[in-house]
Amino acid sequence: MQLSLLDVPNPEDAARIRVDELRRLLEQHNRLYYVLDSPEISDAEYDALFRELQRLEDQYPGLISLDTPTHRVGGSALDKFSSVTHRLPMLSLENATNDVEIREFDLRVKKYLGLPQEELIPYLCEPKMDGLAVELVYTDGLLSVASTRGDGITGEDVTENIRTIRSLPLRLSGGRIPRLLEVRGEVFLSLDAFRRINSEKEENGEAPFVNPRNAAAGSLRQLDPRITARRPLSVYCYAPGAADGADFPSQQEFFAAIAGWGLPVNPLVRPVAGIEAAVAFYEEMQQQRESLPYEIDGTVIKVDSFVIQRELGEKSRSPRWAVACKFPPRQAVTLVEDILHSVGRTGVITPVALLRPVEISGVTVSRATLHNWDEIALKDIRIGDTVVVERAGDVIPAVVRVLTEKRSGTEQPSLPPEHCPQCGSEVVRIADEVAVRCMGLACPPQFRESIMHFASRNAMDIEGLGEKFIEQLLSLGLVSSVADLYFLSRDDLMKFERMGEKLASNLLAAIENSKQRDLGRFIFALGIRHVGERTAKSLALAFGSLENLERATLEELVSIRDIGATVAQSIRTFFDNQGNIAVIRRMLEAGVTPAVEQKKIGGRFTGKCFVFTGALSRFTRDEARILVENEGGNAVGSVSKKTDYVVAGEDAGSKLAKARELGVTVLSEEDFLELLGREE
DNA sequence: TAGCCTCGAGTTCA
DNA sequence: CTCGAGGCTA
Repeated sequence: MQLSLLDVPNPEDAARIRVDELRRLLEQHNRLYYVLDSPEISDAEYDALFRELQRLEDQYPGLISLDTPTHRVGGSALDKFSSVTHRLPMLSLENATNDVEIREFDLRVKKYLGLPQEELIPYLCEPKMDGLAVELVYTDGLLSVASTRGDGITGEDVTENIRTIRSLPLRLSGGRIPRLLEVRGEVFLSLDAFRRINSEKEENGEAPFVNPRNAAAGSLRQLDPRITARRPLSVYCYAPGAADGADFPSQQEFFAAIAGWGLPVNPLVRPVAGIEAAVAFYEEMQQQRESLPYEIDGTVIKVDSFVIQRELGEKSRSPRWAVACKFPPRQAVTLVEDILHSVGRTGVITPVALLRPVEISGVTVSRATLHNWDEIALKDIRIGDTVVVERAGDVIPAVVRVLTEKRSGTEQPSLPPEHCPQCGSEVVRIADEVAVRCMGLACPPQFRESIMHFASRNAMDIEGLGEKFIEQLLSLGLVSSVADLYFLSRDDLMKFERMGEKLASNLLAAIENSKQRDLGRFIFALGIRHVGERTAKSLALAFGSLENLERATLEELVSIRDIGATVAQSIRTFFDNQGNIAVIRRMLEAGVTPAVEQKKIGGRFTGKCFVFTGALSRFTRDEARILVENEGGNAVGSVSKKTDYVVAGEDAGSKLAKARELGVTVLSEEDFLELLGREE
């Protein structure tokens, strides 16, 4: 830049120019080093530039900006992570575990699109990194928020930690930077980095990480970013989230665009035509697996075109346009030392194999569920058998098969018990059901589990009332039904081991607090057979109060969506039991007020039952159902005496006829909308 | 009546 | 995560 003599250069302006230049240089060399793996300057030269920038920023704090490379490591530790809601949910992928299932995915895609079987769909194949999914938000080209996947809807804000990843640009480079760009990626640790961290840990006498995935997860969840900065994490980006100011026609072009902006993309991604080439990629990666510098647990196949992706859409939890192809899980061989019988909340007795401890991909496994006795018989698992064990989905241990050639003849088959191992009651196997049940009404483990269920997070959410306390409540005989929880005194609690004033107050407060839970949670907490979280919620919605539910007839119950004869009968049986009614009464007397969810109050359709039939033009069937449910009614599939309204579209057939026959009010779509919006 | 899809229930280890 | 079972739909 040429300065005229008339310009009196203000030193801060000069510094600003140099600072901008230094930042650009540092980012550029970072990228050459970490992403392209072809450094153009020495480490010493890089350090010199870095220190010069630091010096200038110290001198002129006004020049410090969000994207400065000297601030990759934020100042101080956090107390906890705040949560971030993803603009678009981060879905998980459906799994295929072999080439047959991969081909089935391809057939499903073509069937859904109405394409002939021989069509070659353009796919994009990627290695599936074994790490953690994150979402990065770039606002006007600046990395503003980074969050973990969490439950797919809401994750944790790990921005400070993500900023320490050197291969990730804090500011996008190149042209046509969108106003908003969300990219999803996988954060991982290279095998090199993993080994280095573990040898350091061992030198310090700390326990090493089990595998690179755990090490990456542990590093990313550090509250102090200075610790994360010492763990050389990496990231590969693979999918778009929301975007404003950018539109990508295909996955392939998305990769090209983000790579152009400096975001790291796995160089092994490959566009292919047709499923056979995708299967070949999967097999190739399996071969290469051991020689890659990082862990992968499979490959991902995506329909390349975003237009076709949108056409295929999503099922509830996963898109139809992608599949995760998992490599066969790593297995181990061990001995079945014993088979135990465990009793669950509903009385179902489950056989559990006690295994000689064995390590599978870094984790020591010592138990595995055998599900039921059909499964045992099918695989012919006996006590003393040598078996192959794997971790299903790399988490839950499962016995795959018996090595019969290792049998000595002394192995003992395991039979379902005739009496409950815990309470001695008779054990029943209901016809056509696989499960074996203890029918004991006062079976201790069943009772213990039902209290655990009652207090659990998704039910009454009584914080602090865990396994240990419940054990003590029971052994001290303080509780003989869940209602007794609401009559506990401070003195009662003080009888517990390791219970101080503070803990007792907290627990009492938590119990008191739980009296306000909404009706759905309360119904769920009761533990009625076949009534889980979801069903409990729709019951609360449909009946609006405990009294209404208690009085509901089988017919009324069956008219609710997703409730059939079995579930209805189970609910009726529960409320016909005088013991159950007495327990509920006692809870209500204690001040438990299962409130109806806010939006249901004053719902116009409370307790009303709708049937939609014919071709609807103003809304889809699903939208209509939501409209009705938001007003406290339900929408069902078939017309019965319980139906209050039938909403008929074009060409309504037998349901309309039946409605007329039963004298049910028939509405047009317009009538329905009017009814919906009328009173107010 | 078969073949989805969704829900419920049980479960592992650190 | 996985299995079984219940409910709905073609």
